[in-house]
Amino acid sequence: MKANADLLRGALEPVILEVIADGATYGYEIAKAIEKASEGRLLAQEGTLYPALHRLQKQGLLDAEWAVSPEGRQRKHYQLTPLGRKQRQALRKEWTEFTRAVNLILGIEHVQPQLAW
Amino acid sequence: MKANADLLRGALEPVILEVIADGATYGYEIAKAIEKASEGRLLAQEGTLYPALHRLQKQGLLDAEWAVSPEGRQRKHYQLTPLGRKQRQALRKEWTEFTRAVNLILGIEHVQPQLAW
DNA sequence: CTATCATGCCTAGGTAAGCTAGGTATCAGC
DNA sequence: GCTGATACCTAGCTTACCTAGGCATGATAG
Repeated sequence: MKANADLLRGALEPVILEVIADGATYGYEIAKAIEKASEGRLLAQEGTLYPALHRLQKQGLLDAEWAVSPEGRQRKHYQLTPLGRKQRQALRKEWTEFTRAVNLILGIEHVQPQLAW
Repeated sequence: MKANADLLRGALEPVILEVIADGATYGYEIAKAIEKASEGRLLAQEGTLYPALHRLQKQGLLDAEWAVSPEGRQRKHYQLTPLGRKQRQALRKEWTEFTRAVNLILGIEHVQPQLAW
């Protein structure tokens, strides 16, 4: 998975915003959600994910709130701010356009994004 | 184009190998080829491109050779080594699989790469 | 003749971000 | 008691894009 590090840089933030929009709320769950939603192909290391969440919060894209799980564990729950929802759309668009440009060069056909939200 | 910096990181090397395979040989031409092949959407800054070419050469993916243009200018011509050709295919594959994984999360349909080479 | 622009190469330093490798703590199950 | 899963965190390493400069020549406009 190491070779994916450079690739991940452009994709991590849209991916995080997406899984949170889809219902994942706290760090550990977000990591699992990314793994599951990508069918095991994407792995956000803790040392990557937690700083990224703090970054997004600092940028005003996420709100955070501590809560206790039924088992008594501390969890920090995140949710999208209005700005975060806007940014989610913006990053989706940027991702789509960028990959289209690269696919153009690589000679790979591109698809339209599904309007699935 | 600044926002693309993180995205570019995972894509620059496959893109460079691709345009060289498609006939671009020296730095300035490679830069223009990337711009043209992406229909103006991708821009590899000189401060990004030249170090990348040196990196690829150091990795044994490119061979370089100085030559003089018809106008008398010095040009450094690059070509893929056998290893570079292998890596081109490997990076194409990696790019395709990675974007597939991200698209899975973002809910974007993916396509099969065309066998266009 | 002389600017200016395109061509053509280069790199030092700033910055950002993923990863490694650690740390801390609780709960469940054996 | 021990191990593994859960749950959070960060310091430091490393890599690589970008900014902003540098140098040089040829072509073109004025």
